[in-house]
Amino acid sequence: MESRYVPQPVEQRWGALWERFGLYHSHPNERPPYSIVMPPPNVTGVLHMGHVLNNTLQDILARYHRMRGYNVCWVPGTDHASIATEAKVVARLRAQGLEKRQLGREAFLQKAWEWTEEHAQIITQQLKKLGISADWKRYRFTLDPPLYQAVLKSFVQLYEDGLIYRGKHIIHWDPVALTALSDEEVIYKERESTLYFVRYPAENGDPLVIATVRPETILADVAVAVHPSDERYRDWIGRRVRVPLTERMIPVIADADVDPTFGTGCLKITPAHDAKDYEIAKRHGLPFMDIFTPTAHLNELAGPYAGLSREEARARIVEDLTQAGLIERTLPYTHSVGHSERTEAIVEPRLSEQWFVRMQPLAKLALEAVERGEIQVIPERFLSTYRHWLENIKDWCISRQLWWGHRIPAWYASDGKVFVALTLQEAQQQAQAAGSDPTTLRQDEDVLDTWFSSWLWPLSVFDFFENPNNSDFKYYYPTRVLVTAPEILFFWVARMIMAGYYFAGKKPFSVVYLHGIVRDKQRRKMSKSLGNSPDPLHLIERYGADAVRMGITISAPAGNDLLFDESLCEQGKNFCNKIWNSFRLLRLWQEKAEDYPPSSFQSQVVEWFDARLQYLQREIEALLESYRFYEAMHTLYREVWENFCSWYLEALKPAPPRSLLPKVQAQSLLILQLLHPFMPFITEELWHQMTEVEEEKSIGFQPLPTAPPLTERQESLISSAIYAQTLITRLRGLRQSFSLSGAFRLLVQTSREPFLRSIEGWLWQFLPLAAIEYVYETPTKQALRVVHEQEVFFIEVDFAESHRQELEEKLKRELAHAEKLLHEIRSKLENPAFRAKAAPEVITREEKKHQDVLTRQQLLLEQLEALRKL
RNA sequence: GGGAACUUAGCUCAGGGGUUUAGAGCGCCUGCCUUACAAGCAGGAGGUCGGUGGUUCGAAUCCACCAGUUCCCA
Repeated sequence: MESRYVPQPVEQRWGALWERFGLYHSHPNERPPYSIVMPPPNVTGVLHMGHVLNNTLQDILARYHRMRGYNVCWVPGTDHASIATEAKVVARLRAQGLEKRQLGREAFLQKAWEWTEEHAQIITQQLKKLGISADWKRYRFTLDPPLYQAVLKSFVQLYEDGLIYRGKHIIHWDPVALTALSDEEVIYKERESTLYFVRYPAENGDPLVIATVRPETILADVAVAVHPSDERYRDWIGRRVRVPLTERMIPVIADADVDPTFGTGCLKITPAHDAKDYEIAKRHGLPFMDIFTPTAHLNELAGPYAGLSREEARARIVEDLTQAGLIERTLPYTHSVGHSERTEAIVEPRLSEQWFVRMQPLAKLALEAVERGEIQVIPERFLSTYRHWLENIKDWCISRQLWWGHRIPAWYASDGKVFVALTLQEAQQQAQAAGSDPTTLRQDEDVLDTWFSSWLWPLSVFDFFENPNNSDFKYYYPTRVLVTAPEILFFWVARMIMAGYYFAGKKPFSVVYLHGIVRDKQRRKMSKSLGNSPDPLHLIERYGADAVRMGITISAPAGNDLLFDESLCEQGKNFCNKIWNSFRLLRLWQEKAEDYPPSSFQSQVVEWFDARLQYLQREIEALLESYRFYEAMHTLYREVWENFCSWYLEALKPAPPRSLLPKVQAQSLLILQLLHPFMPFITEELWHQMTEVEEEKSIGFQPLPTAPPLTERQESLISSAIYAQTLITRLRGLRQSFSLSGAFRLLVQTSREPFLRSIEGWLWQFLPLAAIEYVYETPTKQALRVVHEQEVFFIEVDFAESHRQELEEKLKRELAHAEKLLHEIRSKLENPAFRAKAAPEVITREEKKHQDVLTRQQLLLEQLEALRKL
């Protein structure tokens, strides 16, 4: 064995073998299922650290439950990411001098498929390098024919059930991608802007002053509104004002929706370009005037300003208003502005005809499921935002003016009627029946929002829409747990819950586990666009997959964001090396094992370590059952490094006898098993080296039963080992601070000699002892001394005055601590309320503590006294 | 404007009503290439757990307010 762990060949070998043997392919059988659907990464690009975290956590669950006897099925896949991918493909074409519209729909889709294949390949490769145990034979892509069909079927069903409708609303318009967006795809950002106070000339008398941040929309004004109870403007209601820079006269109306505290209390109404104005205009029967083109340039209704962009128009209009003396004043003003999540363009509210999903009935399902506790959300605090969103939900705009995606199954006849059906043929039949001309049908040009396919994912990967009674669906659904980031709680998680209940009548998963967002050191979210995420493949090459997995797991407490730093991978790499070398030592022991009777200390530590492992096994089980990945990884790390390597293996040195080796080997195999979900490659490799079983076997399938609770004897083995270890550490520290070396005699003053004798083995093994002697009085010779719990330990040595003082200082510090503690305990014990109200076991514990600290205080005083006399 | 969280060692973070000096990793200091591992070993320094008040026999831990930071939603 190499003296350093080299991960690359090990990972390559086992990665290939796991795939060749199809180890992680699952079929329904008689064992209990444990299914997970992978949140499908977008095919827009390559994976970043967020995916590494997400998939590592899922893999830990998958591998752990496999060892626990479940039939684990983890379905991987990728998402077509309609708008994001289309934007990428358009950009790539543009770089080649090609325009989407010139190319035409079919040719464009061909390019998008090429893009997809390229990226899906990379993503799959990356996930495999990470060592995840997904069922690759079940890999799905959201545009694959069965999943495409699922989207169409669900659309038709919702339409027939009256939950999908086509309607004219103010929607968020992305003027770069040229499509509608849902509320969730709009990101609000604070922007420094200017509030303009504009004079609207009145028919007679003074002008009316109106504050606006968007003077360019003045041209689309159809009214001015004031609050009905606003005294300042009571007389204005019903009068008319002139739209500045035009000859149009518009009415002043009263509406309770106007905020009288904003600006001057007068609101200009541009119904085609603002959602609130739209509602007010509808109430008052006002006309709509749209002055923008789809690219957010001004159209012919803007007269001389036609052809200008929003920004140019604003500048020109402000200039013209100023020249006309119509600007009363301006104010710097910060407000939040909606940006497109994918293109970052400033979103334009636009009156437009789109397809919507009626959300209230669906939201009710999703809310009730969680309130009933049928679906558990971890960490729980996300429930309140979940609830808040569902209680204030608006209808979901699902149509997108794009080509890449599921095309809306709606056909329009020449008479304007719309027919929703799975196929053209069915639509024609409907048209026939409705008296429309079936030959004139033309399909809706638009595609559906990506999330309209994603929300079906747990259903569609098991072919629910093809055949709701298929055996996979019946066995694997509902899935066990969904592991994802809180940022898509609304986009995706809540909608999957709706879809699960609506279409299948059952929840899609029992648990939602939300992990943190991976950020860089400056707390910025890691993203492709910022380019601040290290390439996972580079990290894996440099540190090894197990190291990267460990690094990310150990920095990810539940639901909290984590600042990623490569030093975490370094820590993982060091840990792998530590594990590797500990097994190298075991190997060495096996190779030159000798037959001799084990010492009583050797037998003792073997039993002690059994107890530790049993405890560890129970702890890991409890931690993983409650999704505490970070704690589980951390516990393993410390147990392996400290107890296994630093104490246990050191205790067995120079080498245990042959008769103990099978036991030691069994213990180390258990360690590998417990580590395996977190670090699959190194554990597989070492397991095979130790057991020499065939390649087809995997540690990942070795049963890991629940360990029994610890016996009293085991508990006491553990606590006396801790006593011995802390004592050894203190004695080593004392010797080092006094620069002592070489063997020494240890004198022990104790009232519990049998206990001390029971741990003597530890002392002999870990300290260079010449002798251990029990004394019943403080030695009169010069000696270093340590008061440890109820005992005093002496190391006889001549020392200088400065050393005497140093020792005295040490003891005084300890005495001060003891006295402070004593004071605290006493004030408790002397408080009658404490005795009356505290739990009996707490009182007992405090009394014991009091006794112990009292003893220690006395011992410290004695030692200080003795030291003074020297 | 509405909601959620965070503030513990130099840095990044665990923990979470009583556990005999509050933990980890990294960093720092001291001594070691001791035959598994220098990607290592052995030791050490470093914290009145953001502030104020309250609940409680008892608060770093629960509650309120304040200050600072972050995220989500409109």
